[in-house]
Amino acid sequence: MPTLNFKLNPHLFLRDPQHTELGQRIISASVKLIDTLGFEQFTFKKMAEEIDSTEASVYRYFENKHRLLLYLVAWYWNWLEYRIDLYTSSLASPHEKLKACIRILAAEKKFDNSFEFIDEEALHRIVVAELDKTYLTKQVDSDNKEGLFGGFKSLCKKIGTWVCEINPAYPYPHALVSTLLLTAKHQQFFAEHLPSLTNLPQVPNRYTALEKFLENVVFHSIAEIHA
Amino acid sequence: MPTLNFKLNPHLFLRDPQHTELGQRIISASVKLIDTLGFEQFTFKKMAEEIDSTEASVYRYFENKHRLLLYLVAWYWNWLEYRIDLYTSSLASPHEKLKACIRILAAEKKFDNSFEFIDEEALHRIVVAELDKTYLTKQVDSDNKEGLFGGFKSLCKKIGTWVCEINPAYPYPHALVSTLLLTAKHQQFFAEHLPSLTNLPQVPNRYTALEKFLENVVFHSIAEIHA
DNA sequence: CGGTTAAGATAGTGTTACTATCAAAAAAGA
DNA sequence: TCTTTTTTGATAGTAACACTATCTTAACCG
Repeated sequence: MPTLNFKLNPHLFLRDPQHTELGQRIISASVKLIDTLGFEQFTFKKMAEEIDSTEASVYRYFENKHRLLLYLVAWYWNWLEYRIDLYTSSLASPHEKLKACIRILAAEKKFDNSFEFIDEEALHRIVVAELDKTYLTKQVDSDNKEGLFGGFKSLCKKIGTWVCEINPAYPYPHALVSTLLLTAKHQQFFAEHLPSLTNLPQVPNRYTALEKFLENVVFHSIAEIHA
Repeated sequence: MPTLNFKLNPHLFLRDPQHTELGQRIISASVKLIDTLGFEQFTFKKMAEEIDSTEASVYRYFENKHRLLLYLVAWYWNWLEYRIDLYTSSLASPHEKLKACIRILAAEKKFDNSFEFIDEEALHRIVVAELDKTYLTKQVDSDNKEGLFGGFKSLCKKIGTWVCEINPAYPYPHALVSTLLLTAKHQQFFAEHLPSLTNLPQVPNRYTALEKFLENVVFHSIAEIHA
C-alpha cells in the first residue's frame, strides 16, 4: 500500500518525522500519550521512554511540545480537508457540499487506518480536547506569521466559498465556518464531560444529533429570511 | 461605596481572597499578570514578587494556579450574569431579553470599575484568551463534581430558558447557548489575532458587527422556518 | 574506503510547582 | 491588658520539566 503523506509547513518541525522510522515512532507515541495523559501531563521524556529513545533525539525533530501539537493538529486539518475533498468533489451544488462537509465533521469516527503510524481515532480525541491550545497562547502572532495555522485557514476558506455560493449576500461566511469547525469539537467535549451545556445525547445517537444541530445553525443562518 | 461581593463556590479557594487585604492584592495582581504574560508564563512566584509577598502565602489562598484561573472565570460569569439580570429584568418578552443579552455579550467593555480590586477590562481579555483552558483538562470531571463550573452552567441555563420560551419546539437550547457564549469570545480572539477566520472588522466597529453576527446565528437558528 | 548524517548516551542548567518548618506580626477573645 | 489564635513572612528543599551541550557509535552514501 502506498503511504499517503501530507506536505506540512516545514516550520512545524526541525526534521520531517514522516520521512524516518524514528520520526514515525515519535508521532505514533505522541498521539497515544497525549490522548491518554492530556497535553499538560505529556512530556518529551515520557514519550522518549515509550519508544526506547532519548529526549535529545526527540528534540532533533521538534523544537518543543507546543510545535509538536501544532504539527499533529495541522496533520488533522490536512487529513480532514483531504476527506472532505474526496466526498464533495462528485457533488454538484454548494448546498450539497456543505451538507456533506457537516456530515463528515460530525461523524463518529470509525476509520480505515490508512496511515500506519497514526491512530486516527486518538488524534480525533486530541483535536477535540487540545485544539484551542494551539492558538490560545501569547506567541499566536509569531506562530501565525510562520504559517503554522495554514491548515485551519485553508479549510475555513474552502468551506467559506461554498457558503458564499449559496448566499452571496451573507456577510459573515468565515466567522460562521470557524464557528462551525470549533463548535463541532466543543459540543462533543461537552456531551462527554459537561452534558448540561449541550443537548447532545450519549453515544450512539450523539453524532446524528450533532449533525442536525450543526445543520440547523449553519443553514438557518445563511438562509434568506422572508419575514 | 459598598463593596459588591459574589458568593463563589468555596472549593475554588482555600481562603476566601475577597475577605482579606492580601487576598485582594493576590486577585488584583493575578488579573494584571495573567493578562500581560498569559496563563502559561504566569507563576505564583512572579505574582508574589509583584505584591511583595511570598509564594507560600499565595498557596494559602489557592491550591494551584489552575484553581486561581477557575476562580477568576467563575467571578467573571457571576459578574456577567449580574449585569444581564440588571438589564433584562425590566424587559417583558424573552425575545427582548435574549437580544439584550447578546448586546451585553458583544459589547466593547468600558466599565465603571465597581470593584476596587478587579480590573474588569483585563479580566475580560483573560476570559477571551484563557476560558477554554479551565475545562480542557484531564481533571475536568472531578472539577465538575466539585461544582467549579457552576457559573457557566447557571448562565447557560438562564439564557436557555428564554430560548425555550421563544420556541418551545427548538431541540438544542443549551447547545445553542453554550455556542453563543463561546463564540462571543472566540470571534473576538480571531478578530485580533487570526482575522482570516472571521469577518469582524478592526475596532471600533468590531463589536457591533459581532453583535449582528451573533444575533443572526441565534435568532435564525431558533426561528420556525416556513419553507 | 572515507565522509556525512542520524541516533544514543550522558550530563548539566535554570525554572516550575509545589511542601515543610519556624518565627514574627497582627487580630481576636477573655 | 494579657493571652491565644490566626495570618503572614522568611527560608529551605524536592521532584519534575524544558531544555542545551557534548561526545560516541551506528548507519548510509558515493
